[in-house]
Amino acid sequence: MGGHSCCSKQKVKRGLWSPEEDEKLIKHITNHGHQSWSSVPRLAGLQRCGKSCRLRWVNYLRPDLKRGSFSAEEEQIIIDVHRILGNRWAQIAKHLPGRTDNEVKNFWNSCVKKKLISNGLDPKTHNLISNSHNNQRTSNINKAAPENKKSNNSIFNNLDFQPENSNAPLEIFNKNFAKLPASCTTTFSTSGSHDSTNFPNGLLMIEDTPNVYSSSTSTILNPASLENCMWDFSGEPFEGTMHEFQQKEQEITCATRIIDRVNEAKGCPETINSSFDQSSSFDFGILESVLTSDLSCCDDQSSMDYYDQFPWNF
DNA sequence: AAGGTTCGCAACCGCAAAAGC
DNA sequence: AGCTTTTGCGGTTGCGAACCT
Repeated sequence: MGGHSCCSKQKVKRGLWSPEEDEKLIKHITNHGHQSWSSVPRLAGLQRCGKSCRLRWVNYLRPDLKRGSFSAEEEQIIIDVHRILGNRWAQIAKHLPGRTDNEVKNFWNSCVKKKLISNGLDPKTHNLISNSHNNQRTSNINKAAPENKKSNNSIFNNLDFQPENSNAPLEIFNKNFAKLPASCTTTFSTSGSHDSTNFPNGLLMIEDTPNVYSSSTSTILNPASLENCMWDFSGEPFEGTMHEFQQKEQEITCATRIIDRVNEAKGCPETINSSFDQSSSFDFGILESVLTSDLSCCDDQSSMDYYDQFPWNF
C-alpha cells in the first residue's frame, strides 16, 4: 500500500531526490522537453514516477524559479490575492513570477497565517476575529430576500454596508461605498502616477494601468452573460458562475462608486477629496489591494448600464 | 550534551478536470 | 458517448534542522 496509483506496476524510488537524479531530469528535459510526464522517467533513466518527476521539475528544478525568502512586497501580494481568491495557491502563485504554488502554500502555512492570527485576523476571511459575528450578519443579509435584489440591483444603490475595521462615521461609507461580491473585483492602479495630495492616503485612482501591482497582476472579470455568467479572470476562465460565487459567501468587499469616481477623477479630483476627508481613519489600503479590475469597460454611460445589469446579490 | 519540541520545506496523496482514444 | 490516461491542484505528511529545556 501507499504506492503511487499512477505507477503501481513499476518499482519507483520515493523521498528526496539525489543530485544525480536531478541532473538526469534536468538533462532530459532541457534536451527533449516533456511531451508526456509519464514517459519522462523511462526516457530519462529514472526510477521515479512521472508525477514525481513533474513535481520535482515544477517546484524545484525549473530554471526560472526564484529561490530564497519572500520579500515584503511578495508577502503583501500573497495576502491581498488570498483575500480575494482564498486557498487557490496556483492562482496566487501566478501573481508572483518565479514562485510556485507549493512555495506560496508553504509560506502561507508557516508564516503568513500566523502573522495574521497574531494580528487578530482570521486567515480565512481576513476579517478581524472579534468581528466574525458581523460577517455572519452580512452573510445572512445576502441570503435573505433575493427577490428584493432585482429591484435594487445596482452595485451603487446598496447602502447596507458597514466597513470592517473602521472608525470612520458610517454615513461616509454609505455615501461612498457599495458592497461587491468578492469575485467582483475591479482593477485600480494606485495613486502613484497622480498628485497623491489630492487623495486620501491609500485611495485608489482609477487609471490607465489596469494593475493593482506594478508587476504582473492583471485581473478582471467580465461577466459574459447574466445567467450562469462565467467570469474571466486574468485572461483565463474563472471556475465558477455568479451563482456559485454567491453561494460561497466569501468575504464581502467594498468598492468605491466606480463610475462616479472615474468621472470625478477625470474632471474634478476635489470632489473625491471632499467626500473622503472625514474618513482618514479608514484603511484605504485594504481597498487598494482588494479591488482589482479592468475599468476600460467603465468609462462611459454604457458601461454603467453594463454593471447595472448584473444580478448583484446583496 | 542530550532529549524533546517546533519549524520549514520537499514530497506525497487523493481527487477532479482535461485530454486522448 | 464512455472509458482510460494524464495533468494539475490543494491538503497533508514526513523528515531534517533549528531551537528549547
